[in-house]
Amino acid sequence: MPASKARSRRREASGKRGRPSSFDRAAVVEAAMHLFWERGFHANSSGDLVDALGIQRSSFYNAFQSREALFREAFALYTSRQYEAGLSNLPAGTPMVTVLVGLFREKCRFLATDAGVHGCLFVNSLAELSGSDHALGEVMTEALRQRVALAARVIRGMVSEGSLRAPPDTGACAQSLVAFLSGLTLLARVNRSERGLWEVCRAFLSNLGVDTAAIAAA
Amino acid sequence: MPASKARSRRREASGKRGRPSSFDRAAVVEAAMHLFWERGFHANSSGDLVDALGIQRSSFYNAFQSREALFREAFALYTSRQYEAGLSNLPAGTPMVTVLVGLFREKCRFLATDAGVHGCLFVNSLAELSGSDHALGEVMTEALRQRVALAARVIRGMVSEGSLRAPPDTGACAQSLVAFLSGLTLLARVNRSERGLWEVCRAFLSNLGVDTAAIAAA
DNA sequence: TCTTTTATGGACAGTGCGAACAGAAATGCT
DNA sequence: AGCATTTCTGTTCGCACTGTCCATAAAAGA
Repeated sequence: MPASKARSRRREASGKRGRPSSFDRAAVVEAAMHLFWERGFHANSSGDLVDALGIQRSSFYNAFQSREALFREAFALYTSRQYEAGLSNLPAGTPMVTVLVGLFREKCRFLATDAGVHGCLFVNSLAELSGSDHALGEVMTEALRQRVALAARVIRGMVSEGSLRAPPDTGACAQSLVAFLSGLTLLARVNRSERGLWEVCRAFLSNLGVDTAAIAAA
Repeated sequence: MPASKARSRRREASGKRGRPSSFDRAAVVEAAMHLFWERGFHANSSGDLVDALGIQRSSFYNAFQSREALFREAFALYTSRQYEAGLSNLPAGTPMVTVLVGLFREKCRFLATDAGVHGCLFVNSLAELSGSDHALGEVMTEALRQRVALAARVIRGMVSEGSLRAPPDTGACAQSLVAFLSGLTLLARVNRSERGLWEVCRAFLSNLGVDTAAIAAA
């Protein structure tokens, strides 16, 4: 086969120039995300990462400039996988109560899975990093601000659709919602069942004034 | 003065046998508590501690067996200083509503002080350590269980004194209270004023069904 | 084939960690 | 007073981790 001879010694043409990576970058970020999730940022040394990810030390520093940069990527991946990330493009006309109750439901499911012993990467990292690492701490507090803003949007949506009586202070209400959800991920360390967590959420939601029928429908 | 001559070359008799410490142990634990509080457990290496505490490396390992043991002491000190610690011996007849609202008030004050940028040592450590350190993680989850138990006692007390209508599920209600308070310490990173935090608490408390007058009285 | 580009493997100096040990400083016994 | 005992201190050591550098390998392009 003279036509294929020229390429027979080469791998698939990737379009990229130099020596190809021996690992899948996305898979490494995914694995790193789980490591940070389970044990936190400071508890994962560069050596731990290099060992667990199965790549060489130099490749690590070549592919990601630093442990901090890898953490940023891993956190971005985590954020993109969160239920909240899907809220921007949900089917038009979805009632906000359904969205909110679905969010709580999903959190309970999420926290009760095996991985859930470790809670939520966002909450863990916010607690760990806002004191010890200025740059990453800022990333986490910014993410927290976005959550508060999102909660406020959801609450306003519920009020405008008539599924929630207007609270005296929407901002405070949104913040109490975020505080509760953040605390729930910590509570999951001693309340390990989806059902048990859901009872806690139900207590909060019914206090909030969410329609009992909407809660039961979840 | 021949009577005192025998002791004239000696320091104050301390009753303790060997060479006296060159530092104040309690002060060191206090300082360590603040370090752990501000930057977390893993971010404070033994070197950091030794430098900041102004003692020698060997003295550190002599006085406290390990960084972990020092953390346990520091955490115990922190716990003893918490508002919750005083609840066991408060004046008989104090209404539980007052206790609860006072707790929320105090938390807001506490979180809005300068030191409060770092939130709560307990919540931070729970998030950081339950994944990375098995022994200390157990300490933190146990502390969390105690908080839930305490919250349940307060709620039962309020119900029995008539200041709260009985919730459908006392345990779930207590857990939602703990979750909210835990989350509040994280929220304090973006809501930096005592007044702002109090608004959030007020939203939660009035949803809970606590008497508006009792809230306003705080 | 030769050059260019990118990833890899290994080595290196610098730093931190916790333990081990000898010496110092106190008490109590005789 | 002198000596034994106890406890803290200063130093040193081996080991692990950190981030960087460099020679080499493996690809694409000319």
